Amino acid sequence: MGDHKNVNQESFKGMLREKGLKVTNQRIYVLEALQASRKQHLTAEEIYNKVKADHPEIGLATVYRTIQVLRELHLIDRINFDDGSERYEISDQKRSKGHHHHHHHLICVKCGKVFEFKDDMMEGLEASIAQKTGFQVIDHEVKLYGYCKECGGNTD
Amino acid sequence: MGDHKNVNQESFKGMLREKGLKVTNQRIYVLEALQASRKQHLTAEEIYNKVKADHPEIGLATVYRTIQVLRELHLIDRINFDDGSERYEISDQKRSKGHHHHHHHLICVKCGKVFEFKDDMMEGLEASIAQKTGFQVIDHEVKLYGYCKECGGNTD
DNA sequence: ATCGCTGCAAATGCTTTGCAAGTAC
DNA sequence: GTACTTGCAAAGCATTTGCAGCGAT
Repeated sequence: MGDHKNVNQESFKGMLREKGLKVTNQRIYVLEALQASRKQHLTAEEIYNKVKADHPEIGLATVYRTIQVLRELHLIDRINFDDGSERYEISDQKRSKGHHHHHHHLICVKCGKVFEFKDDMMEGLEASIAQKTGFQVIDHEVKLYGYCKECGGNTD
Repeated sequence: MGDHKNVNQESFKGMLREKGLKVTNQRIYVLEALQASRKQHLTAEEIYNKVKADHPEIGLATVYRTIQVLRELHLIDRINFDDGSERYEISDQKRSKGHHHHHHHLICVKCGKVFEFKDDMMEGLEASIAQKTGFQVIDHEVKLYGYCKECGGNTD
């Protein structure tokens, strides 16, 4: 299977070494599990189970610690859908340094499904905020709640 | 002190009764504590401590249970600033039924202060999403991260 | 050989729940 | 009088941490 858009494993190793961290199988496995499930918003436990399928010796604590590392390297994003666990997904690759370009999440309040929506509109909002308040926005998180096409506005 | 914009206590009592819930002092106290701290994003524990100052007999569990009631009545919103606890604030009164009109939160990544920003721009985004994806948005949550005016773009 | 990393189990911290006594209606 | 509520303590659950052994460099 192609890893067309995924962060090159070699560059991941380089990032680890640059930070003085060691390249371990566990760290590779966790990144791979996340890359294999792009756009799936996995919990730590779900990542743990995916890795464990092939490498039963891994521990949940290691998954949590690896998640921290991947977040520091900006390789994954954390999202919270208020279902009791934090969830993680491979980060969108950004354009200009330091300015992330996330997608939005559309959360259906009826069926619970999560959809993604890519949009540039936030840039206008961020510019307007900078002008009005002097607050310099570098990142954002947008969650939209409503009814997906299938659940279409039914309120029952 | 004026409770100009606060939900009338009488209407709160009415809302409780309509749901078959009882009007208790504890519920009144919790709502009052939140109203007295508008725009302050209190944790359950902070609410508990505020109420306890005047009414030492209240229990933390009751605060948590009352928060659930207030959320069901849409009198408060929950926000999570990733500092380990959920936070709550008096809800913006909405315009059209069922369509909330929240403010956004600007979170300074340096000093941690949280600012509010009111904006109508989301409506355009929501319309655009409905058109493109068929997803009908009824609510949204926007968090913007960056540097506040005081911390002004310093990266150290 | 060093120092970081791992797995396990224990600990933590927020939130929820069971229960008997108390309170609103 | 009958539920619903409360306060307390205990439980629950996701996440973090201490530690001894293991592994990468």
